[in-house]
Amino acid sequence: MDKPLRVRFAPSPTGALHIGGARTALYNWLAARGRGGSLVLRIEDTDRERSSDENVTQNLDALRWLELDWDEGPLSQYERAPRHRECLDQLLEQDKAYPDTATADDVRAYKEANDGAGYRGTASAAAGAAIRLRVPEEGETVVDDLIRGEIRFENRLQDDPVIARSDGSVLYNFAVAVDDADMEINEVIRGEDHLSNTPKQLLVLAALGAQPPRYAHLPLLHGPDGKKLSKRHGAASVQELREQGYLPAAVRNYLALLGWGTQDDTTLMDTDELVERFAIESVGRASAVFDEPKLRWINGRFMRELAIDEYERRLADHLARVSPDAAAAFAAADSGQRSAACAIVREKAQTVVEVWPLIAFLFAEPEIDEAAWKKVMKPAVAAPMRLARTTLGGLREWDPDSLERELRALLEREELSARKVLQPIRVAISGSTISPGIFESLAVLGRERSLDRIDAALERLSRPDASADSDPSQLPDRAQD
RNA sequence: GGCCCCGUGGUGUAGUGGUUAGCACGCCAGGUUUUCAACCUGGUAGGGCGAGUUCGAGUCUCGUCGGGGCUACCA
Repeated sequence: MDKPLRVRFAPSPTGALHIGGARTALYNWLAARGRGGSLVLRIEDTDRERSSDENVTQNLDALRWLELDWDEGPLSQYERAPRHRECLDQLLEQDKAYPDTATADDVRAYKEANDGAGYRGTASAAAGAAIRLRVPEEGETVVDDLIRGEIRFENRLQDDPVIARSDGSVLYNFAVAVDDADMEINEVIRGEDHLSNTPKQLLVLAALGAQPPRYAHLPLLHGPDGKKLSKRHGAASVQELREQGYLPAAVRNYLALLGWGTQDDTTLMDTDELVERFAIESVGRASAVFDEPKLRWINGRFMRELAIDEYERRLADHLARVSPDAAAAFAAADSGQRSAACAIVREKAQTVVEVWPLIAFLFAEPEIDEAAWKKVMKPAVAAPMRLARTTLGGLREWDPDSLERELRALLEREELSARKVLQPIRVAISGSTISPGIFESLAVLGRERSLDRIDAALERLSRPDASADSDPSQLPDRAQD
């Protein structure tokens, strides 16, 4: 029936890719992929003051990280200036647009004097005139929105919009209309903040004699305080999401759910399912609040389902970005060690950032968390720990099952509580009260290193000043930043 | 101020005139447990308000209140 779908994502490179922008990109991408359409990437860089190549690069990187690809572009809107100029001249010739020198104050004064009616200027030959589009006096411009239905704007109240600056460069609302028409975009999916721009673009399209696309205005994203999402709310850009250890697939899943949902309440969806089920018509109308705890939960679910090699790759990538030392320590270990470590934390970490602190002790000597030591290494644990040391020292097989079997047998024999014995071992080998499962941890650490660390702990425990351990830097609380 | 959009628990949503208003996150409690998580079970909490239409309204209409967007020779 219809022509093949052509949508576009048109970020303005005046900053990093915002989460709201990322969702817009995702919805366009889902629409294109789900309906056999194509996605055009267009960079809206006509504002030369605020646009920068760095931002273009960063936006593109963000899209790539999110694994959202495009079929055409990136196209620079600025580079299409000659074409825009051509269309502008056409409208000027047809008297559908005119040069005008009115300032913002003039427009305001006009409206006040005319009962709020839209500003109408008169063609001026003066130098320094901007170009305005003539808006019809009668009738209304109707936006037929796929999400909101028909939205009507009275032409009478609409100002003749400036479509080109006095230096001849065109403005956003003009460039967008021309580009959408030229690129044969037939569905514009964008944020609701553009809703009131739409009649202006529709008017330009009409003046040009072009057929307008259909529109879908997405509800805006807000922070927990109901205000527009910003850095104050934690992560505001895709870049920050990446730095905080979120997985692209999880971000896509979460973002898809911000403003859209399935009838059967499915929450966790892989990308194929998202593509298959997404429908722009079923996007909601109310603005949504970006809720990071839920993203964390979704991310945790994706983390647990990640294949080990992928898990390893994500971790290595993250370490490379934040800590050369950690990255080196991780890379230096043999591959079996790396994947074994990933395997034992996989069920625990919710974000990539949380992984390394839990397994670093498997790759380097741990720093002893003094608070943990004081809490667990009471004099009374020395005896049971020695028994455990003996048991471990005599083990023939050093694997999780054997370790658990023998250690539990010991506990039963000596009528010791698991907590009394296992927790000190944990602190001894990891330096912390928090770690992956103790049997798995011992297994991955290896016999030699495990026993060495337990011996070292036993030794320290036996020193008279062990619990005091006159360390001058005794800040009692966590210093883990 | 003007124009426009929106309004189901703290958050995201389902529902399309008749339901005990469902699901998920969060939170609380319990369970499991070698720590932290995870996991399992249960619980908490909701249609802004007021009219109208109707036998019956979260669902339709109007008003009102509240939130948001736009209101640049920005995008």
